[in-house]
Amino acid sequence: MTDAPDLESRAAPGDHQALRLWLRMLTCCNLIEGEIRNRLRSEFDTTLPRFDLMAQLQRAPEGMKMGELSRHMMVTSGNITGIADQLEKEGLVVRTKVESDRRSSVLQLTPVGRETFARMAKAHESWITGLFGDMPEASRHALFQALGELKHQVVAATAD
Amino acid sequence: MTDAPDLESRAAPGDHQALRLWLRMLTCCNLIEGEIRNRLRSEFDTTLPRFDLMAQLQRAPEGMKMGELSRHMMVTSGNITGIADQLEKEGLVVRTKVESDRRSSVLQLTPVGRETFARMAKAHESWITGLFGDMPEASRHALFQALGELKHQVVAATAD
DNA sequence: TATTGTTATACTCTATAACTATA
DNA sequence: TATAGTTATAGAGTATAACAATA
Repeated sequence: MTDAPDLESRAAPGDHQALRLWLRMLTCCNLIEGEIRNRLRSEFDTTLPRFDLMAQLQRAPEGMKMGELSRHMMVTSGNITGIADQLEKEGLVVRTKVESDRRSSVLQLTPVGRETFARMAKAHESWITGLFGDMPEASRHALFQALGELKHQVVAATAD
Repeated sequence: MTDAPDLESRAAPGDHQALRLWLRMLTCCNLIEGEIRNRLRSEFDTTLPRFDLMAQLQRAPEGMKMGELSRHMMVTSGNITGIADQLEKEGLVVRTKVESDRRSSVLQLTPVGRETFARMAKAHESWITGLFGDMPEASRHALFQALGELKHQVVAATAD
């Protein structure tokens, strides 16, 4: 496994455990993310950011403002505008002006958008289950817990 | 934590554990990777793929062929050519023709490249240690083990 | 003045495909 | 024919910065 032909092979014998851990994590994430991107493309002709945006909206039946989406998806608002434009052109989302603040608009899934997202989300979940599902429950639980601690730390360490 | 303003907020109440696990893992990875990219840029004016390529070469004092680098870094050979061109222009790596197969060339770090990489790798390791280091040793170990299982599975599941 | 969202633009990263020179 | 590497190109994904409308 140490000589596996992938990014983890970047680790050198003397490297510390934290570094090996990070390389393994990065390799795992890149493999899974690439697979998800490929399948979203080939089966639904869409991209991960578009899927993510629709997933955010699905949780918010009352809709979300562009700025909220920008913060949640951690990308700049110009990019949200671009993704929203595409999805709106395809009839999957709709913009509505906010009365109380006429600079803002709220984005919502259309009925077609909801139906489309439901199909994608079902497939997406089955892909993830297929990739993670054979891990023993105890391992998945341990992973979830450890990642929770890690996320906490990283957020704290990068909050400058 | 469930309402943290990040990608993990994509998870809906009814989502299965595997999906929540994946979203948490993706969020962690993206946070860390973004931080590493920013610091490589601001402190060393370089990028993650360039750093990765140099890291591969540092492990191989005898050098590596372009095709080997392509396989290990899991990108197409055209991209390796591009990164190698940049690094060669800066005097960090050098191409050498292989006598036994004149189609091939071998890439090696130059002395300057080795020295430069050593500085970057030291900083990089301290960043990673800073981000992961406060986790209890037991959690890091659990994470490393669980990711090993996961990687195994994902490689098997995506090897079509 | 500050904020929301848009527009314009540029850069990184990656893939595909046509090409060359060997094998 | 097949392979190693190069070149050209296109597209995703992202950031920065200038801008208009509104607060």
